[in-house]
Amino acid sequence: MMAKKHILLVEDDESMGFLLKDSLENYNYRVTHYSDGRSALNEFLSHTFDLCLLDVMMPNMDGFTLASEIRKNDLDTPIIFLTAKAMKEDRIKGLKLGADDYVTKPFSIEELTLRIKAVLKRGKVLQTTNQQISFTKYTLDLDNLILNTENKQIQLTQKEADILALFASNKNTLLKRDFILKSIWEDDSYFIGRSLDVFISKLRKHFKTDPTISITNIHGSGYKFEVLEK
Amino acid sequence: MMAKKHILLVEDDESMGFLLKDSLENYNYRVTHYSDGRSALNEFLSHTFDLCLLDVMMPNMDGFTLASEIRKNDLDTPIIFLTAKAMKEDRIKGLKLGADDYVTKPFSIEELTLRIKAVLKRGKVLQTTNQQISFTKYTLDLDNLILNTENKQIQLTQKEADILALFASNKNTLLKRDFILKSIWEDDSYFIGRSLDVFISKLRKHFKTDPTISITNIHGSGYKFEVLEK
DNA sequence: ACGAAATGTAAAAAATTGTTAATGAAATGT
DNA sequence: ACATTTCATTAACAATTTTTTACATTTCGT
Repeated sequence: MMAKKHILLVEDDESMGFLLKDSLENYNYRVTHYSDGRSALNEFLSHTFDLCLLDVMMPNMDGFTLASEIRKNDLDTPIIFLTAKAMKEDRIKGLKLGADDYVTKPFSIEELTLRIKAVLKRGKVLQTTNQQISFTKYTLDLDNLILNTENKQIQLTQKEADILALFASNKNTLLKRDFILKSIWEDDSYFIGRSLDVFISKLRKHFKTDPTISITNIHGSGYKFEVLEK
Repeated sequence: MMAKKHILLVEDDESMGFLLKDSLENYNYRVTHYSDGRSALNEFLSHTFDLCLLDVMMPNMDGFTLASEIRKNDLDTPIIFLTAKAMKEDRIKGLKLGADDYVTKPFSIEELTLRIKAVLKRGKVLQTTNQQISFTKYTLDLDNLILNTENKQIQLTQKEADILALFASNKNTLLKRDFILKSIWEDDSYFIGRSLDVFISKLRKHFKTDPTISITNIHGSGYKFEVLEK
């Protein structure tokens, strides 16, 4: 079962805050309630939340200020403002601060939970696996097809990344031609074999400035991805 | 038990105003009555109402002017106009200002309460979710399909907004073609794929003056929405 | 050292993508 | 109800990128 979504609720009115916390907990959210912006910000910085629910009108530190402080540290966590009226200017101010939604008082708990649900659902794409393979100073990001190294990043194509991944997880090992072809193309034929050679040539170009990485051919057998661990 | 619905009644004729207030209270509404637009507007701005009932013909500030002032601050609260005759032009003017209904004098209190009931019920339907997605200096308003930025706002179409929303919630991540097509069109075919390319081209135009935003293609894989956070 | 097989790589061919415009369907205005 | 506008889609063609082909070079058994 999935963990409850954790909501940071900041509402200065104690009874309203209590009511909201209670209602949201009935909807199976985990709610942490603060009645002033400063301590809420502290809490936010030291914990992880899935969503922030901020009252706009608060003494001391108002919701907008709090939101902008939050955004200085975190760009992703959705923020929903609770506001007394759908004032045009407030709306615009909120937008600029990166609000994800707006709920105008008075509102029903049903309405609020619907919006919370919508905002949470919109979240990031099921970031597949976030697969990364590292070797010496390089990291290959298999989701984004990027080869990261100290100073730069190189955008690879899907096939380049596939082949490099195969090599990187089999450093200093002879990989037979047939094995590579079947792994990457699931098929081996003369022409696809030639295609592999072209990719080898491309990969070599990417590493040509680095003497610690080389792809050597073992005539008649296959290739070896050689990494000089210093 | 639910709180009584609060109606702001603005009617310059004192006896008519009194009669209406009294009748509506008998129907279990809470009514605040003002006889001139200016003080009614003040009242509106400092309180929350569920509905406004505005006489069109009033000295000083007429109902239409009042309505447009109200709409500058509040986009949701329903407005019903009370008008002397079913004048077509009045009707059109009123509708453009965001009127929700019209009642033509003379009317029975039953007729009026029926319409109030209908409008209030209709208002319950939550057709706006106020959903916003922000990235750097931009905010995408998903209800109004407007891309807001510092100095200007750009009106998008539904599809443009859908695609941009997908990108914005997955910044700096390679989104595979298939994934985008299935997310937005729930179908992938050659022509729909081409349609996507056309939309990419349109989105790029919207950002062409901003060097911190770019949409890059990874040949044969998909697109990446690149945002340079400063 | 010679020739067949294997490999390296540039250039041609094919596929994908970028962009503008034409088309037609749906929404809106009158 | 009819005209107009809007907008997604399709079409057409240009530009770009990948894959295949072609040919040069190397390897290695003889």
